[in-house]
Amino acid sequence: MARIKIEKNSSRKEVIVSKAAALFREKGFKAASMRDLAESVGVEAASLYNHIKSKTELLHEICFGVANRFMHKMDEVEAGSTSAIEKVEQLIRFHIDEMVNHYEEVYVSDREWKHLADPYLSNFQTQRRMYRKRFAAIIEEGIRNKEIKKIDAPTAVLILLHAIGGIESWHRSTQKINASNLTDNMITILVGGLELK
Amino acid sequence: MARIKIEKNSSRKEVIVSKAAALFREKGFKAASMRDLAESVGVEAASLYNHIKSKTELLHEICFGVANRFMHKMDEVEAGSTSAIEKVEQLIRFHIDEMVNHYEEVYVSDREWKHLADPYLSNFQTQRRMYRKRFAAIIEEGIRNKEIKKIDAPTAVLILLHAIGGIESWHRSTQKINASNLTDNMITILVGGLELK
DNA sequence: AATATTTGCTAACATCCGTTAGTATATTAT
DNA sequence: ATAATATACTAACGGATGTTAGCAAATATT
Repeated sequence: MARIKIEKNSSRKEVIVSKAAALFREKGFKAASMRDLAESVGVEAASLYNHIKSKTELLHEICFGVANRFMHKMDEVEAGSTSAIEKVEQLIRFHIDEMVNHYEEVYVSDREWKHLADPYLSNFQTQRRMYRKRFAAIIEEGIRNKEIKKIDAPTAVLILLHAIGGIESWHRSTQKINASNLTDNMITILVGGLELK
Repeated sequence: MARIKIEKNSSRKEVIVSKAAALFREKGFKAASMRDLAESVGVEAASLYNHIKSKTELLHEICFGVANRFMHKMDEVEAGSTSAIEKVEQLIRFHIDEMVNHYEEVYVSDREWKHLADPYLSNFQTQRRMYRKRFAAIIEEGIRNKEIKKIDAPTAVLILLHAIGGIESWHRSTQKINASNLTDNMITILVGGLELK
């Protein structure tokens, strides 16, 4: 009887969630089976249910874990007394950092949230919509202050967020430049594209 | 017994593929069942198999249809005698146009190709890799000609392609700006971010 | 009109899925 | 050491899935 090994400061449930994130990223939520997950954890499928309620709960944990981190960062950035363009840069850097260091969770939260069930689904969608609105508001502030080009702010947000999602490909690429170079390149292109000089 | 209605110049198979694209976009390939598809086509599930070989074949059709269009455009752009930055702009415009006018297929090809089965899977991945290499080569040419900022070309390609993928959100948004405005905004940000002035 | 072909239907299959029940074993608390 | 709890196992369930077989109706061809 092989128990799930746990590291310091982490429950068995957290181990399962983490393995689930990797699996959902690789195969997609629907295509990843509980039996797959069990194998990756090193246990029989039924045993997982001593630690979790359902497969969907795993997706909740992943998606809201990520969403909460972004929301807190947004609170922090908004509260700061920096220019709009600096705020944008802070957010982009955070996104890249999250994508680099919590790759699996962020990726899954981005692409698999559709499979959440209500009320989590609507909750998640609302949070996502709010985040984008707040991001767009910062860009609009930048436009008013003549720091940023006159563009459609919601469109700019879409571009930024999805561009960052592209790190997914970088992450799995064989010849990757290092993370700090990657960040600099992205900032150059994205902030450079927004900035009014 | 209600037959599948066909428009001029389209087979019944094409109708099915088109409905499949819409369904795969909405639910994801794995979550969309053949019974779902049958209902959307207006027929029983088994009847679909008079026109197609398998569910996966539908995904082949969608993914390679899209991939071929992009490859042909790349041939055309490469052959033209324009500056590198103009080539980049042509490609971006084509991507946006494809995303706006063939939304479902492009979206599915982008996000669901994982579920292709070999040998189609490796074939598709190779095509995708080649396309990006050719795109990156154009950017590198632009850097040599001092049209484009000194950035990592593969990273720039990732950003561009994923940024365009963001049109997905625009497409379903309720308050969308019109397609031509969208394109202009994207060109401003993306080409503006690359250009060395 | 007769025949051949295409397209649809119902029924059923084998397989996989998430999950539960019941039980055995390992760990922790007393 | 004993009791209590946490964790794992085997077995099985009901339901969904992709697909096939066999047959009926619609359409196309002669």
